[in-house]
Amino acid sequence: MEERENIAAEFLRAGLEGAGSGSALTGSDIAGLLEIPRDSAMGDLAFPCFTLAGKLKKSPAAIATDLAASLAESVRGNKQVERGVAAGPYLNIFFTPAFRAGIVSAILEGDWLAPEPARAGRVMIEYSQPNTHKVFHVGHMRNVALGDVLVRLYEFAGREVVAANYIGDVGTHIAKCLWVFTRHFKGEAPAQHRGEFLGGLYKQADELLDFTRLTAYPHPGLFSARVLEMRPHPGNADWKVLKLDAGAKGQAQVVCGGTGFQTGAIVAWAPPDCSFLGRLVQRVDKAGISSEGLVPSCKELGTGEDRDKIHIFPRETPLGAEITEIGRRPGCIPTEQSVAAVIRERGAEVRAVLRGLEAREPSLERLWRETRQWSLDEFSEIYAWIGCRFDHYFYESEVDEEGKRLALEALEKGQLMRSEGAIGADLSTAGLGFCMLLKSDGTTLYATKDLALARRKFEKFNVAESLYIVDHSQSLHFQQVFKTLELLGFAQAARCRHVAYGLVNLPEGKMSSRKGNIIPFSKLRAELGAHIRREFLHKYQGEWPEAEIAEAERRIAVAAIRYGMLNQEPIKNIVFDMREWTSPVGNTGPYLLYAYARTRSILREVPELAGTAFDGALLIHEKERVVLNELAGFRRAVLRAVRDHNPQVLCAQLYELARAFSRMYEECPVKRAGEPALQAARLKLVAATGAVLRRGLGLLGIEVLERM
RNA sequence: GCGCCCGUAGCUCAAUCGGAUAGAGCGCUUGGCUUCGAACCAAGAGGCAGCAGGUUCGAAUCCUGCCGGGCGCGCCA
Repeated sequence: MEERENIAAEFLRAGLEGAGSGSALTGSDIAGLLEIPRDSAMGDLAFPCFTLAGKLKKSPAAIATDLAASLAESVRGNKQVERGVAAGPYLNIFFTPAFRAGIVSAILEGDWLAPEPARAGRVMIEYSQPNTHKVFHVGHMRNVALGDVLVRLYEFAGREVVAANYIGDVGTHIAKCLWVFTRHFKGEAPAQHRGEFLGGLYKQADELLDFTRLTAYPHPGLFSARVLEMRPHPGNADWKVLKLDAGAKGQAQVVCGGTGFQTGAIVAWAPPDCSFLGRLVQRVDKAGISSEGLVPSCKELGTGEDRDKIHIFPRETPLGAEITEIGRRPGCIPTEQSVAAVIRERGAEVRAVLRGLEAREPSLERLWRETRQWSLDEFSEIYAWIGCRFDHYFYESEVDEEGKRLALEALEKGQLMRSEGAIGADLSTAGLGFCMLLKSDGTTLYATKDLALARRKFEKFNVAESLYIVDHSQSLHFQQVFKTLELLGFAQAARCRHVAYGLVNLPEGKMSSRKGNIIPFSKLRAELGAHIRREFLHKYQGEWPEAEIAEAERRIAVAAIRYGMLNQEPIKNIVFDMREWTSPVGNTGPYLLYAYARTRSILREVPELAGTAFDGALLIHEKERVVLNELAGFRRAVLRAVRDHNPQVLCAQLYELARAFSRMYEECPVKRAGEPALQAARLKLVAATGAVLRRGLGLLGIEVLERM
């Protein structure tokens, strides 16, 4: 039924010829220009005459008028096109009712809802990527909704899809979690929701390790010092050479590139051999002048966003005092303990766990495996609930070594460079800076593993196209990874795409573990379920089997979540408002389920009339015409949603169809249609509407209900 | 400071890869159930499209500059 456009185009081409402008445009040119009129009453398709105006040296309106006159002839006896009407610069086409209604048979009896013919090129869609030992919450649901729908859409487009997950099962977050579990947690792990339990531990670890709760300046080993002298640096106009007085800690000469301070100011001083921001501060020669440590900026100290401005302490600050104590927050830890000591101790404990994990220390390895499985079990439960699919699971733990080797090999080939002790790709010519792949201690980073993972996708899975469904904050990361892949000689890099999406916020603002307003999956499911039972299913208690009620509850909940997550452009932030998303009124998942249920209800109510053939020519009511056109627009919408990686397009199409159906429902009764032939025709139209709603919702990952 | 993204009705969002009078939902006002499901439908009010330029027959859409917000920017993932 794409033939609608083709038939209209051919008809128009003939009309142009009749008007003496035959060679102006080809049939396919015209088909490409055809639009759907703003107002359905204006026609079934619209041909804008603007582009012809230049070629024919006539005004668009004049062309439309001439075209209409020419078409008046060819319309006679035409089985498909009823008339062409000039409306300003547009020539609007009306199909014959029989042809327009042909879509119904195509849907019900043909393969109009079937996927596109198979196309070569396997595509991998990587999505979800949860971290074990962390809470899986509503925010993560957007990713799942988007990833899963893209899997379904790509398959509709005729592609072979490998749906992939990539589990974050290594890294410091796990060390933190297990640190709390082994050192601070007293009691038994629960029997239920053990993944979320681990997430809670992780959150607790984050709090224990959030040293800004203990002090305003959570950097042990730094001292307050007064700037005694400030001279320009002979080798670099942007630098200054400072002479610092750190009281009992002595004096030092430091080269500094920062701004916003003067002689006499009290600043922080990181002396040589102390550890600052995870790195050893060294005594360096900056262009021939020795610098004994450094003076951190506001950004480095965490007191501001400015990367150049130097943080200044109040006048009365004693010199040579450890800054952790200067900023000490009373009441957090016993006064006899020094903040710096606590920071060092906790940090050392976590690092010990991390080293133990990396060294595969048997007891830790066992604990890691066991707890990891708790999370994985919970993920499986979530995926089963929402109904998404994965064909393959990757784990960070399995690409770590591979990533390291890949980086070292690339270094040998001269594709990477060393910088400040680290190894990475120089992407500055592409405006992407430096992509670090191996830290100075030789360990890998996220990007390193992504390179190894990409290679696996290319070589083991032979994918021609690779999609990464990851939130928008990772845009730079993926630009760097793809560019580095290119640098390493992977031509497939050109077919890698980052599908970015925005955050999920709550009506009361952002989600953050600090505010404690994160909605974990178990809570989401429970609240959603209770709400839906109360609002939708309460009245069927006792009437329907409990199993049906439970399944309806799940489907409505999934419809609300999936539709809410998808009914907006992916790149934009969205607000998760449970009341709004579950509303039976308005542009929501439940409304669409309801519309479908009503189509089923009619089909149950009105028996099929045996022996009455479908006569589409009877469907001439304006409301019926609109429904037919919405049905006809379905495929185009699906294919556009795939092309743009934007399921919202499909949501909008389905919503318009549901609305058109509701409007038709008011004025075009099936049961009391009068004529049996009309009743039969309407019945088929209702059936076709239901079929498209079911198919479209299915592509969104939403399962319909026969009654609700 | 640099880069990416987003600014459309009171709120949440659309607008067919530059086209007709910028449209929906929510909320608000009003009307419609002895009728296939009123969980619906109909009508109304509500707009300086962030601001200022530019390109074009035509701009919410493309370009430039500002303003506002979000997110990033080598040893986290």
